Amino acid sequence: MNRDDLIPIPFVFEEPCPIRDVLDRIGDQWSLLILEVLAHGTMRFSQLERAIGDISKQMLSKTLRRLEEDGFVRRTLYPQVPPRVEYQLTDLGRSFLVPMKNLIAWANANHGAIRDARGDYRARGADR
Amino acid sequence: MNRDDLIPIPFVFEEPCPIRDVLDRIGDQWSLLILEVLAHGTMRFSQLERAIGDISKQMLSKTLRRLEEDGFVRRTLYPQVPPRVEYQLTDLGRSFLVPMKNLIAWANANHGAIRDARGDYRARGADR
DNA sequence: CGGTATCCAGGCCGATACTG
DNA sequence: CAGTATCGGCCTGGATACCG
Repeated sequence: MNRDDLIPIPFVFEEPCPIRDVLDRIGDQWSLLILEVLAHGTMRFSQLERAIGDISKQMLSKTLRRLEEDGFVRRTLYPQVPPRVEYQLTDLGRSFLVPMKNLIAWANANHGAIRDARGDYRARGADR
Repeated sequence: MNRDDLIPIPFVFEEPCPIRDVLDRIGDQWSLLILEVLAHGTMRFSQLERAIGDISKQMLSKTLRRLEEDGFVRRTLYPQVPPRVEYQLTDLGRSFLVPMKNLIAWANANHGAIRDARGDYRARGADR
């Protein structure tokens, strides 16, 4: 066995790995978008639906429940007829958006470079 | 929470949205893990395979090609028999890991809170 | 050694219909 | 209003076999 094989095992191998656990949630189609919208304040189900525009009720419901389950969002039911349900970020949800903002800033700053890289990749592929 | 903590929505609706574009890559099963491992230095295909342990050749190959396509990783082929291929982070890949480390730190710090929230959620669910 | 081709299972997600 | 139930397409990712 070569020395090169003795790679120090990074924390991403922890069981369960925290960052992978987190990415499994916000890496999906809608979670980040919903957290972003909720950063503006408390909103009702139908408000979220309209604010996002192209999300189905099912995915909005499922995603909100997962975010609630993980403690990012608090759901408040007012037992009226018709029912009124409000969603708001928890402290955990708000604190998550702090490091996330850095990543978003990076993405905005480097999106052009990524798109250029894709163009280069395809151009090189055309040579083959 | 004061007004300045509020994050403006607009950029998540950009077409195409940079952060969603980025998350589509590193939000998958293996990308972040591979970037982490490559942060330790240049590695060959089979080294990556052994370092990660439970990744299939297919997924390692696919993921590396996507990372290469997006400019996070550089692939170097040495035309020998048997072939030798080395992978290393590009400047873009390394710069990505900077904001990513903040998010990882958050995940590590708050993983307990998330797991607690899941426990609470299930406990409340048992009442229903 | 460093991949690709093929098959397959499971989950994500949209569309639609229905409900308290 | 705020969901749930059901169906179905698509994509991800695992296992395996094959190849230069």
